[in-house]
Amino acid sequence: MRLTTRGRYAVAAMLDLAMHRDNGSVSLADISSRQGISLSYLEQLFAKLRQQKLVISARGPGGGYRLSRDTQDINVAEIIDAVNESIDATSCSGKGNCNKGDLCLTHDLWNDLSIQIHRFLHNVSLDSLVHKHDVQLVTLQQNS
Amino acid sequence: MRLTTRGRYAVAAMLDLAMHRDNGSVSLADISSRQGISLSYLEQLFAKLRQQKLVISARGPGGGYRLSRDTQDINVAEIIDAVNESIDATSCSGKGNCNKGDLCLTHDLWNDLSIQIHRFLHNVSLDSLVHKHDVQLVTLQQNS
DNA sequence: CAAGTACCCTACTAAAACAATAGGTTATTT
DNA sequence: AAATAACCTATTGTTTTAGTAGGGTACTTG
Repeated sequence: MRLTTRGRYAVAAMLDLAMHRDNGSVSLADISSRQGISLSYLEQLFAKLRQQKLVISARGPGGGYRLSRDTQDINVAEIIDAVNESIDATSCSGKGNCNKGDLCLTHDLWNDLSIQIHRFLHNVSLDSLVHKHDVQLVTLQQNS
Repeated sequence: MRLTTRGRYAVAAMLDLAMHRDNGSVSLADISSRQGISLSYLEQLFAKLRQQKLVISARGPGGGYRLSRDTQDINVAEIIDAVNESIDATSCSGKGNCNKGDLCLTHDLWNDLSIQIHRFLHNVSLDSLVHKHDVQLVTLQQNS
């Protein structure tokens, strides 16, 4: 599990998709202007999101992308995983033989931690993020 | 909150320190050979860990580093934070004015998520990782 | 059917972060 | 005095991140 700006961009883009899903398909050009991410970079990210079947594409005028599932059924962990190469981080390539057992236990510990973080993010759905957004909007309007 | 191999190295090194704390100070050379991390890279990491007062250094022969607090009182979040520049990831530099409110709400949402992850890792102490290690050691010995 | 739209794909480039190397100085112990 | 190990700075190579360029293909609509 890697956690960088790349995953943040992907989550932001998916969130944008979720918030504008009433309008049908959303074009990358729209997301690009709204979220301030370059179009081509978005294309690269969405190629992966599409491979992982998180989004469905539609070509031609009026086309774009839409979520493949309900917002409740898409979680942050799978979005981040989709856009990151999940490289094996151990120097022994998971063989468990790098330093007389001692180092490999450290590997296992990190692996455990990684699994825990993953499990945590797995429980955060797009839906819950959208709702949080709605609450903030209401608060904004109340204060203005 | 960034999550890369850099943080993993730092956690592994701190864990090494925790496991060998009976012997007094631990030299970076020892950690380097045990954990397979280059000495100079360790020096860079420990410069930051020292700045954040997570470790205490001792020079000269027999010197090295030791934890500044009990293993129960050091958590994974602060280790990772110590070695990573926590750069502001928003394009509006936190001013909250980048796209008529809409984009900034997305920022806030990611920020929330980041805080949640941070809170989660804050609850994982070095002590708990050491204990997990001990359990694995016992299991290893029982199986051999 | 022609024009425009927007996905789709590959290659390349610039910048940042990661990781390691090199070459010292300073404090401490023996 | 000599050895040890932290401390410090600069430099280098590699990988990842992010963006650019330039095309192609499928689809809709006038």
